[in-house]
Amino acid sequence: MSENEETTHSATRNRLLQAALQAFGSRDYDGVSTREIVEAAEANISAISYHFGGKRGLYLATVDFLAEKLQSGMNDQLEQIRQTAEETPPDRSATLICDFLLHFLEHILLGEMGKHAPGIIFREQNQPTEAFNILYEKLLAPMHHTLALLVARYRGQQASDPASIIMAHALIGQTVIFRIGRTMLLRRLNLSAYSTANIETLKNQLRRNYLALLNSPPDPTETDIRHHAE
Amino acid sequence: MSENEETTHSATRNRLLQAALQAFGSRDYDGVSTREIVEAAEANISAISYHFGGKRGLYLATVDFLAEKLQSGMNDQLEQIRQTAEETPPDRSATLICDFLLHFLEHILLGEMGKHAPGIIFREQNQPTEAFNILYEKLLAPMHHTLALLVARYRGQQASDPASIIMAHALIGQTVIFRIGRTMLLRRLNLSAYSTANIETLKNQLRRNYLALLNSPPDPTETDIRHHAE
DNA sequence: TTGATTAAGTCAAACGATTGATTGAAATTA
DNA sequence: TAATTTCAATCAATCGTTTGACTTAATCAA
Repeated sequence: MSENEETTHSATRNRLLQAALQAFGSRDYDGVSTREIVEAAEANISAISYHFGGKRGLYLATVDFLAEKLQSGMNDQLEQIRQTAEETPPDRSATLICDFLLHFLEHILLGEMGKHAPGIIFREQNQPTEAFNILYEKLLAPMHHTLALLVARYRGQQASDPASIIMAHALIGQTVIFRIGRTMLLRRLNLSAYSTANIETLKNQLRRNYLALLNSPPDPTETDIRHHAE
Repeated sequence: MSENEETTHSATRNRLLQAALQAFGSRDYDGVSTREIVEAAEANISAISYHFGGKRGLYLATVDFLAEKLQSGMNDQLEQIRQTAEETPPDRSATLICDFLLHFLEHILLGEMGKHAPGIIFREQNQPTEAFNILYEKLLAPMHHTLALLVARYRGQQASDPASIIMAHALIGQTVIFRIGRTMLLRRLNLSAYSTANIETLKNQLRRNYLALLNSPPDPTETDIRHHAE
């Protein structure tokens, strides 16, 4: 009762989700075979149909599993940030934004999240399926909203102002590109992998980039993607 | 003689490449069937083995086809930029960078390139295969190098300085995130697609972002990812 | 010009292998 | 006993590839 649905189910079900997360995280839906998953999960093939109704059901459950896993670790942080932002002067929002994004960067570069999530998230962005809704509601939207809130607070705009939303998007992009474009950047730098020293350098550089963006003057012509800002 | 190899081959071969580009651009390697490709290309199944040795060969040829196609349109532009940069004072490099990136943005948002290339490029970044080398050599590296050159020139650094490379990467990331994360941003803005007005707004915002990043002070501690800058 | 020869390209048909899914019995648990 | 879960075996469908005959076009000797 203290646990949610997933954990009260059979152990086989959890092993399938773990194995599926690993598989779908590194390869595409069609590139993953059900037999490969059940082998990694030490389960029988029919377990997929039994527990999830089929391969498609397993994929959706896996995305939900991933979203739930990441959400639990991030929502507390986001909530805390929103509270802190309300209690401190607006100009401190920049620090909150930087700290959150740099923490996020570490997660996608080094953490467990960085292994599986990016592949799935990008694939769903590029060719959205039902699974994108799950990712958006549980992961992308909360993060995006909180960031836009802080941006608006710091820059004296409305959180619903598209300018704030675009800026939040730009800040996120500035961050995730070092995970998404990792292969390209590493090759440019003649590195085979990020070292901890590399990541420190990146964080320093990114912090300056964040502040440069946040402190840049808003559009004087008040261009608005949907309506005019109030 | 005036044409290169590709065009002198059979028409079937070209139709296969076109169909394969469309297919591999929107779906994953394993998600695309050879029969689907030959159907779109109005060719026989055995044509793939005949012309490319197999599905894998067709994929590699398709990536090369894509790279070649985009390279031709970009290399001239890059070369022109490098020349212009040498003839004008360093502080004008910022304008060159902005113009190039904004032109690039339009291409990936509206142009033919935006349809197929992003999916293939990201996939090869996330799970590199032999095809990544083709993309890197013909597309990513030239663009990255030129941008780093201009950045270094504008900021008074060496083009080989990792700080310049990282800044170039950040600028590219700032741009492509509006294509990669399109689905998320559009949902946040309650839009179904970018309009030309939207894109103008984006370009205005991005130009300010570029300049903010380019004008931001370099790292005072001279942190260097590989060695110390001279 | 003619007819034979050769090579290039295309075609329908079939190959074995693998795919996701299903079956009904067996095992496990309540 | 009854419900849940796991299992080996098998299903039809699709996968990438191969085969050998067929068509087309170019080449060359007569």
